[in-house]
Amino acid sequence: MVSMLNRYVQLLKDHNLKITHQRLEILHYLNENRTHPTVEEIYSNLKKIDPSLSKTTVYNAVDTLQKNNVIQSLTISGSETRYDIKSDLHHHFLCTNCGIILDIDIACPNIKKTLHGGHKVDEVHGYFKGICSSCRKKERGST
Amino acid sequence: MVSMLNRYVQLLKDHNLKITHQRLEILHYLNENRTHPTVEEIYSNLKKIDPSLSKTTVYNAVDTLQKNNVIQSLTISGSETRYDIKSDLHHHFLCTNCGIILDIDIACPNIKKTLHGGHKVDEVHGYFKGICSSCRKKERGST
DNA sequence: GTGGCTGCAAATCATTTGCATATAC
DNA sequence: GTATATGCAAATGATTTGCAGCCAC
Repeated sequence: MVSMLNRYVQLLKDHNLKITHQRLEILHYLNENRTHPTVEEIYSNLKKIDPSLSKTTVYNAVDTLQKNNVIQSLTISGSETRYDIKSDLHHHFLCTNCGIILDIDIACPNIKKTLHGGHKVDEVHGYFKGICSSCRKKERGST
Repeated sequence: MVSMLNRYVQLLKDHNLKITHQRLEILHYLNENRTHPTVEEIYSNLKKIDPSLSKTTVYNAVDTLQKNNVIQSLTISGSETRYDIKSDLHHHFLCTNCGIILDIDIACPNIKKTLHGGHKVDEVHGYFKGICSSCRKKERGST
């Protein structure tokens, strides 16, 4: 637990960011909850253990963390931005039945840093949508 | 022009959708403007030629058209949903400098209809973000 | 004729902004 | 001590909802 805390402190220091309780809480929450939560979810859960937390602070913090590549954002489900502590390249799958978002590790050898046409690529987001294996099993069972 | 109109009429008939002026106007607009417009853009432009058009109708129409796979939606730029008449597989590139969204044709041989883990894939969205060639040229010129 | 579609106004939801206070360094 | 972060309330912007009238079939 303390070692975890030290990891987050180091992570912030590495990016020249100030160490605040709120940022540490958010990093800890994202690390423990790999469910790609929204700001609302992060806020309402952390509010329980830190009643003075403001939603604005959550917005500010995730924005800063994202700009510094400590966390990444997802817009797979449209209406809300979601956050993910993993910053290395991976993709996401949204189950259109139950709404779960899963990490997908697929490499695409055709993706280059410079696309045909000379466009320089900084970020790649792969969003897959369909029915997750768990929902498929349930469908089979009930029909 | 008339043949175009017939194409849209047929497209709607194929999906058992009622033929309304508004839907035809929106399909025509999306076909002529491959800029991945927002609802606001579609609305404000069509309002010029059809002053009685309502923004709610644009929301309703794009929603219906999308659910019937006549058009597709994009959430690459975060805050707003954008629409694209092309429904065949292609991906998108967002220039984080000028905001333009370009169509990208890249195939990834590793993408399967069923992912590792048994998740069934219905849609694949590839979003690339970076600097487009046009902006890169300008950067070089000015520095 | 009737069920789905349109258009308007009001409501909702995610996010942003302005600003005073608090805190990290 | 100072620049930056936090927290509150109000504002904004995209989208949804409720409902009456209209139109395609």
